[in-house]
Amino acid sequence: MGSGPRRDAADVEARRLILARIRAIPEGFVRTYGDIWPAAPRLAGSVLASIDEPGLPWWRVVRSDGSLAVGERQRRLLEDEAVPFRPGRAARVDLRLARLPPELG
DNA sequence: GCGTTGACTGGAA
DNA sequence: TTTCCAGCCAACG
Repeated sequence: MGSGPRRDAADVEARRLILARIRAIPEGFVRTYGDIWPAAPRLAGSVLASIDEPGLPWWRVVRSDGSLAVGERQRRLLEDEAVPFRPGRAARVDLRLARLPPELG
């Protein structure tokens, strides 16, 4: 069969799966873009940047180092859920405590 | 079909 | 520790 990644319907499915994984993040926890879509973390970001879906916990998705892609607005939402942050100048989530374990993904 | 852009990542300096 | 650079995949014009 055709070698290489299958596209078309598969891409639509991938986008749907990305949204499903983000919705599955429980309150008080986070996941990284790489955890959600390892093959193309930027795709996860691209989806979030374009999709305007009520009830989608986009703020629970952070970078691999715990830093926030959106900024102040995102930090506020995470703190409201009691997500632990590491001390320091830059606002970074403490992934040791808040990162969702792989087996739950 | 090609080049640019992006809510990324990991390793090097 | 922070900053910088190259690699990476997909979307867009």
